[in-house]
Amino acid sequence: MAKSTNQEAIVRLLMDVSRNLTSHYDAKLAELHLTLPQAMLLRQLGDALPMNEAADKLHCDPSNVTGIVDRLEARGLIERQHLTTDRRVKHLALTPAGRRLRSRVEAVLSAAPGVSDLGASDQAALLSLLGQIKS
Amino acid sequence: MAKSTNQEAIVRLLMDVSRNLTSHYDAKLAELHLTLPQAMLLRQLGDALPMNEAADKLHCDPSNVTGIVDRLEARGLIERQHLTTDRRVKHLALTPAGRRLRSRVEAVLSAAPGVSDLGASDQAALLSLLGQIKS
DNA sequence: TGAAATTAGTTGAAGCTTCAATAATATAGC
DNA sequence: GCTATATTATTGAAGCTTCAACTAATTTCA
Repeated sequence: MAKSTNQEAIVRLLMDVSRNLTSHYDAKLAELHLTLPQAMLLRQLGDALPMNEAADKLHCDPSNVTGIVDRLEARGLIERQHLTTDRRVKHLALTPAGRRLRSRVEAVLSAAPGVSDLGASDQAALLSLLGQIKS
Repeated sequence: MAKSTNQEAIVRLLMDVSRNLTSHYDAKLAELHLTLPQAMLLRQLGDALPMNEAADKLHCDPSNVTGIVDRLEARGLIERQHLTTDRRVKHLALTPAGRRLRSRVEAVLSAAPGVSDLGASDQAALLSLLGQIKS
């Protein structure tokens, strides 16, 4: 019975930690006038990407990407490129302004408050445990 | 340099695990025609609760609770109770149907797929590591 | 070649989320 | 008592999310 209680406590902590992380990112990204999904998309755009692949990387529905792209494009950070080889697909590419902003996004997203307080061996242990759960 | 990479991997895994958990709950709760936020609210209603306290427990804005409550109330699962002692506050209380559904919700939310595959000592280690991160 | 199935992106509906503004009520302090 | 401040819940705007339905374009294969 202690086992089930432990499991619920772990789930609660996982959600807590995840929520703390995203609210940290939200706050930092708000300074760049970006939402987390917008930042996640920018991060993926090292080079141009079809919209449906972007949806895969973002783990979301393709219809969702449409709106995020609309807003980033309206701000001149990315652009839809129409392909001649397949007129259904549109590639997403950074504009110069988008490229500049992306490097600041990477700096924000590479921080890991909380996690960084753990020692190296604790981090390795956590990495292993989470890896087991995911698989 | 391996350290920073490790941290990013941990963050990615934390998000992955958290996303897997919520999508598991989403699927199970869909069978009860409930969303996760609705289920989380029902779970809190062991006994009646002011709406603003419900918002605290759900870690969300009070204005958010209004909509969730509207939908649960429309389905006859909970009701708003108007207090005479303070006419600003409304208590949320389960109806009989809500009470019946809540017990099924608890069964769903007490499961922890992935986490339950870990051995007892691994679970204890994970609990401790996550606890350190959160604090 | 041409009809059927598949794929890419979009739109609309419903719900969640936050923030800012508001109405109604309650409390504090003068 | 009365005014200024707090608090409770709600509304509206903007954005994210999913699903279902749709259009346009491509691929399959008979």
